[in-house]
Amino acid sequence: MSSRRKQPIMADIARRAGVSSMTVSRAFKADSLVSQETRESILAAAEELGYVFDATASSLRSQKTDFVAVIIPSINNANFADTVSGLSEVLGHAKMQTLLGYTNYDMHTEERLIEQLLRRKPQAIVVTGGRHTPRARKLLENAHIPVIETWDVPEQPVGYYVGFSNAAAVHILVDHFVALGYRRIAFIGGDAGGDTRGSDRRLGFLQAITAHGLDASRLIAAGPPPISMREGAEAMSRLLDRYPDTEAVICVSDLSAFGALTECQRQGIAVPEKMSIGGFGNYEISDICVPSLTTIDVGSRAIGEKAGTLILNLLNGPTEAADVTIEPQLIVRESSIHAVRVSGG
Amino acid sequence: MSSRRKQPIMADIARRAGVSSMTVSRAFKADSLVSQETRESILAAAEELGYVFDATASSLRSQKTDFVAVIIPSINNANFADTVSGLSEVLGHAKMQTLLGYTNYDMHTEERLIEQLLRRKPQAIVVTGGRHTPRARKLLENAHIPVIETWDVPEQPVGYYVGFSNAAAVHILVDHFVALGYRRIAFIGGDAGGDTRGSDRRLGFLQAITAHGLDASRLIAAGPPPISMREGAEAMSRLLDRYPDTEAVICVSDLSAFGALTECQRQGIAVPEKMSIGGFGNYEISDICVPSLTTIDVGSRAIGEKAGTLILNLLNGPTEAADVTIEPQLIVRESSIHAVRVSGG
DNA sequence: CCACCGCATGAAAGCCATTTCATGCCGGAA
DNA sequence: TTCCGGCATGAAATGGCTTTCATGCGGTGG
Repeated sequence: MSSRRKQPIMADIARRAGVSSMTVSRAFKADSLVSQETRESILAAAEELGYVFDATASSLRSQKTDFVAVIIPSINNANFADTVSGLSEVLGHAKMQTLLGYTNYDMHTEERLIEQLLRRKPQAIVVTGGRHTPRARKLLENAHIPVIETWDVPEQPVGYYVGFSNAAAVHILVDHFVALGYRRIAFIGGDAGGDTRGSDRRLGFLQAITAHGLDASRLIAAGPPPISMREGAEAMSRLLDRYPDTEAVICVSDLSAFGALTECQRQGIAVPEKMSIGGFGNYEISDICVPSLTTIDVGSRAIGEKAGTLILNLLNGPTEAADVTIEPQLIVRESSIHAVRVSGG
Repeated sequence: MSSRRKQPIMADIARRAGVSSMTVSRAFKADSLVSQETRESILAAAEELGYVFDATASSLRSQKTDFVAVIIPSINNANFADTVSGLSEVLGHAKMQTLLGYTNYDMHTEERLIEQLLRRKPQAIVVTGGRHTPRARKLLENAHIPVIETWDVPEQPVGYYVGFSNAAAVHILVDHFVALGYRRIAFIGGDAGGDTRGSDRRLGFLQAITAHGLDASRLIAAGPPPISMREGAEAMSRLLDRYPDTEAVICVSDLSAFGALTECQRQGIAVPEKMSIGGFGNYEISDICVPSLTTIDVGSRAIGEKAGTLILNLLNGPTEAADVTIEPQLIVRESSIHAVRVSGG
């Protein structure tokens, strides 16, 4: 009694229902032309035999896999998880299945993943970020399927993009702090090579600080991504050691911002009275924690939804589909509103 | 200039390299017998033509998709994301690809997902929880592939399981609070039908409280899952209204526990001096927040890793693979250690 | 009454890689 | 020298479904 005995195939159902396998095939497609009673008897036969449609065979013959490959840095990040969630939901309506891969914030892993996922012949591919290895780029171009870059506005897009400028987003936050009267502003994170979003944010910080004529040297590295809450706390500790007169700090993400906040709490530094904090990503925690965190919302879920919609449009014939540029929103909360006071800088 | 021009196939490479497509096929399998120079010229030809292996065709012919279907309640939950991450990593070593689906904590969605994913002919399937609709159960049984249930110890497993008893885990937490001298202990969450893990935890709470001869009426519903931080805060607010003399509260997860903590902070209720809090899941936040949260660690990532290892064993011939029962670990942190005092109950 | 059309259905070919079986060649044993 | 085993390679068949083309039949219009 071998465990892998014959599973029924369409031909088995056809025999049982007294039709050809072609009619069985049609009976499973909602729209196609099969008489009502024939369809019913076919579906009944399929049910009795415990038939399971073979999407692999279907994909091979029709050259349509209904797969969309999606590559994100990490599944353990609520922002990217939101994007995937939005994307999956939209694609699910069109019966498309998401094929997920994680780069761990490493471009070479991304390259390997792209190659691996393309073998599944997805009908579109979504990647995170606008920079890739040359080989990865070539693979994407040669695939001849829609390519969507997200979470960035690529200098030279491979295909389409749904994203925003990380640098500009941080610029907004810097402007906010400056408007509140702060002068000694620091930045935590974004130093590592692998995470282009992180380094773009850091760059945005530097540009903005410089534009305001302020001291741009208060940078605290937090190591390679992912930057956890703990690393945010450690970075804050170093910041307080090195630049004790800092008035405000912008963190590469809400997670590190929350870590920084907890470090202040442990050291008895009042937030925002003695230290203002800004985060990035509008994670749930930033709205709930005490004090709540000022942050930048980039619509993580909307990015996924819009990418999904774009893909469906692109696959439905020659639509005039277009890139989507998202406007990051400043969300002012308790960690910064208390601010205005005279700066000694 | 149609965009979908012929992508090269093995036959094209074969022609170019002056061999048969059979030899090309062999050249791509690391182990198989092809002369060194033939293989090199084939790989060179493939590179020149930009060939991408077609896993669909391969899967159909060999009846091996190298897919593993994985169904979790939500991707937006760090615990499940950890499980998936661990699973993907282990399976990745064997070149297997994870096919992910989300139930949104709904059994009928789970059933639909199982049906949908089985069409892709995965070689194993991992589901979350040990309860399913009858039809879902039948689908799993008829698939004749390894089935792994996780995050639970099913009463009647479909196949194998890698999990723990949610009720017993909460029992540990109750024992901890009782040992600290608390008598008026409440529970937040776990009321909704869809989330069997949540209701099992609530059940475990009731059993433990009753076993200790304490008041088992302090239950605060938090609505259908997912239970967010905000809902935890709202539930805590209700708890304080309804049972103001409560000494300790156990929350269905760390996220709601953190929300509850913030509500205490906003109301000026000292934690743990006036209110002890226990969570579930050992999310990163519980270790970082101030005060840090006592919780239960169930090894979310290890669950995935062990499920992955189990699958690889099962697929590698008739191994004596076995279920894995995880022992939940109590992690005592600041939100409860401060406790001992005389209870007025 | 015939031509023609649309509908329901079927037969055969095809999607691309792999399984299976066969062949040619070379070296070592007899 | 003959035979055999092992290696490198090839030809044909195959996996399950869908594309493509064809057929039968009843109904409508002239």
